[in-house]
Amino acid sequence: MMTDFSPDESFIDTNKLIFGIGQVQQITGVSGRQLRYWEAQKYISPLDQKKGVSRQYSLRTLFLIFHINRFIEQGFTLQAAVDHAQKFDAQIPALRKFLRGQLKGVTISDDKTLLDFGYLNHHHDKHVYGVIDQGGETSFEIKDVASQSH
DNA sequence: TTTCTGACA
DNA sequence: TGTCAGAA
Repeated sequence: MMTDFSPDESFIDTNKLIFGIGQVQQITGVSGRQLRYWEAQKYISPLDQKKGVSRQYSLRTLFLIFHINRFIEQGFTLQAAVDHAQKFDAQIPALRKFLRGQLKGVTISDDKTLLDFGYLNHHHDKHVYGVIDQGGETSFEIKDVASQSH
């Protein structure tokens, strides 16, 4: 067993990952024409740039664009696709916040991976783990904390 | 070469 | 939405 991940480590500042419109087209498959149109319709907004200069998009906007396109391909209208994509986008901060606050570490062993979610409650007598087995199946596991003292 | 804006046989 | 023009 070896803990190869520490939630305290610093990661790449994703806000510094910016993409030109050409890159966004390659990655998302959305045409420049569409990107400019969506922007005109206020559905997306590039990083505040000066007029006439090449547009730059944040990673977050890149994801938003990707998802809007994904929903459109599933048959949704642009407006509906945007609504769904924004709803999805709005969930990301909560997911990150929860994991950042609750995930204590990841332990990888031969047979399975354990996500340490810390104590179940303030009693600190039970520990919660997220489990990923060999087949990729996920589940939770609550283990009693061994209280060998006293 | 890439991107920008405007326009539409 | 695609595509072409003319400019930066």
